[in-house]
Amino acid sequence: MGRPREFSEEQVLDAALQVFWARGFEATSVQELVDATGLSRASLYGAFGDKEALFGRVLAHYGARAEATARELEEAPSARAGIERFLLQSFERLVPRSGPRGCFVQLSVSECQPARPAAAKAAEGGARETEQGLLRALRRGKKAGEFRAALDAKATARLLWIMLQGIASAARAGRSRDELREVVRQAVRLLE
Amino acid sequence: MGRPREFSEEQVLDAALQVFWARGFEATSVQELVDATGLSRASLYGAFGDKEALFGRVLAHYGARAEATARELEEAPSARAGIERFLLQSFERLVPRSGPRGCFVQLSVSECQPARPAAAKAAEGGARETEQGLLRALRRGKKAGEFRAALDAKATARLLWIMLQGIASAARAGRSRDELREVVRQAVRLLE
DNA sequence: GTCGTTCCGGAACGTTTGTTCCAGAATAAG
DNA sequence: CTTATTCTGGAACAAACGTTCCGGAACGAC
Repeated sequence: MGRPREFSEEQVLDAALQVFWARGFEATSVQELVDATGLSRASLYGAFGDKEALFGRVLAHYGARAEATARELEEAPSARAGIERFLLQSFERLVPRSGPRGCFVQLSVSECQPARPAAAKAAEGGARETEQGLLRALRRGKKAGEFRAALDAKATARLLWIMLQGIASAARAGRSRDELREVVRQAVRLLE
Repeated sequence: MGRPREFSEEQVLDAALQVFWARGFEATSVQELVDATGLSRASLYGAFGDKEALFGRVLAHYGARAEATARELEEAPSARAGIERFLLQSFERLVPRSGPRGCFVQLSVSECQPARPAAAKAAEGGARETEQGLLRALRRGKKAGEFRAALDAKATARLLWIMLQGIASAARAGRSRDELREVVRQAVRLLE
């Protein structure tokens, strides 16, 4: 009942993501969000609450995509293939040919860590989960004899995760696709 | 001639660094800078220009410290020892027992990259230089037979640098010292 | 058609922002 | 001492901020 919405929540979140990603939370003004989404101020506030709440929704929206990538880890035929596929997909996500580079969650945590613990908490959870996924895949592969017996699964999972963080940061800083692609190749080699 | 200053530039830059580091450029208000430094608004503007110029000075002030760490690379007796020392000192700088964690330059670039190219440029230069230092040390060590002949110096320098970036990001996100210390240990192992 | 509800565009709110101005205080040079 | 110069504290500025409010418009239920 009542007048129906003229916008799709998902499209609005996508548009808002672009702005927040490019400029950060603090530097983004509500006016920019209005321009990017095409909504009026009243509609934005009515549908999502204030700026910080909208930011939280955008963060979750982005996180869902990242988690989809992580799920590839479980579904591949072999653990090694799953990990390689995950690393490559992460690379494409972090260093796309066009569009904003880096990891939106990493950016948000860096910016909001001390001042806005709410956003930071949500992000940390996602990070832990992805690393746990890597760990499970490594253990699975080790049991199946895909990796050398001496491989320290826990430490390797952490290392790979840290490397992805580094790639994300370097991508944001403007490093070239080719250079970062090389880093991924080296990461894969660590498993041998 | 004229009335002498009642403050030390270095102390002011240190105080401003703490604030900018904790809250980021955009979220830091001039009022907070006034409170943290103890200066009046007029003195701040008179001595450093506007907020962005002060930020640039703070960035340079921090960068000078980071470059001092990188210089350890050249001065050690052996290349391997220099690199290990550099990695350990970087770790202490990125994940101190107390004080703000992470890399201030990384934070600034992440936040300012698309909008304020001036700050970003300066930071990228420093990054390149540090990686070049690592590369020189690796080549030196390779010539001296400290590393295996098959070691790809260029790729390894890049990898180590990316790992430091990852450690910095994880430190900011709240990862524990012990976990990150382990990552450094693994990085050192890569050289074997 | 009528009512109740929801949504839309835009004006308006008070606050906070970065920055500048001004009068007074403090020192070095002549 | 006088003068010129620079620094300091606080008031004052316009602009931009996030948020709220209001009249009108659009739809579902009856």
